[in-house]
Amino acid sequence: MILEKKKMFNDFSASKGLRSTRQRDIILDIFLSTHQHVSVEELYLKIKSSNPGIGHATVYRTLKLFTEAGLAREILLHDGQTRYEHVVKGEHHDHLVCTGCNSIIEFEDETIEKLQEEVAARHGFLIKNHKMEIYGLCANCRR
Amino acid sequence: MILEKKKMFNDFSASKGLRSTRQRDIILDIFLSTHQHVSVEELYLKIKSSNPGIGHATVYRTLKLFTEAGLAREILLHDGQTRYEHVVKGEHHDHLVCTGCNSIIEFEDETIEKLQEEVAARHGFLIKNHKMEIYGLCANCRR
DNA sequence: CTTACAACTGAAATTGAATATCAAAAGCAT
DNA sequence: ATGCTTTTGATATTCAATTTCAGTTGTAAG
Repeated sequence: MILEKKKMFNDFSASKGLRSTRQRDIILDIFLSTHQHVSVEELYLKIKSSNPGIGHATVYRTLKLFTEAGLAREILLHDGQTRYEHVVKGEHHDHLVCTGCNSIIEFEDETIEKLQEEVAARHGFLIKNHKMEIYGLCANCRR
Repeated sequence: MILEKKKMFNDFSASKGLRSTRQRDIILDIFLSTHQHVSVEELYLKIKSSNPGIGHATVYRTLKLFTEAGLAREILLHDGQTRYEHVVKGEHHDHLVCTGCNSIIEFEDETIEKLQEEVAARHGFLIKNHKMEIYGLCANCRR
């Protein structure tokens, strides 16, 4: 699966005439090794610890490339930190965000996805992607 | 409906021991007179034109209060501008966001809402609110 | 009505994420 | 190796949003 993603990025790079660089390889490796929903800062620090040379801007730029390449997705929560999650082909999940402890639970619901398609069709709308976040309290924080 | 919202805010203010000020009244009036999805900047300018004295910070602060009071809701799109939409009690709508022309189409779907409740229940999660945005191309931009 | 005090405001400063700039470095086709 | 172009990273910049703080205003009590 990791190899598959690397291939995805190589293909994307080739199709866009982008070059293969040490930095992008490292950032991709580390991104793929992180949990879901890494904030840019978090990823940057992780990268920095093993590769002090890599700059802030490069991490931002590269994450945008990953997004374009279809292997990451930007998610905006309400804390002013942009996060990136891993895109798994043919799979989409949404989020339960706990406002108590900031934990994120993922879920998938095919019926919801289908209904979204229907709504879009009704408006002549062509879906590129979507996101859904449900805010509230997780089981732990309810007590 | 406008009166109802003003009452909501008065009740909220009273319960929180907040004071009633000229600025808050004005900002509420103008907020209620705007279309859905006003960006803070847009609202600020509108306010400024009839009430030059009112400051940036006050608009931000007051919109946060409206959100707490339950009559506005923050929405984050991907353009770095926080927007506020009007909350209508007992009604929830979601958004089709056109990446071509930035227009926003609202929709409601009760079945989706129900499914969300089910998902949440399955995880022992207590829903406070949620948002769903579907990105893509509107009927116009598809041509 | 006055007083007293806490809440509120607004100008300005500050923060912090994200982007732009640009000279130096590194890929890559020839 | 050469020459051209992309990429990088330090730095500066941008811009939304928040904080600060002295002055103002609402309001409850006297």
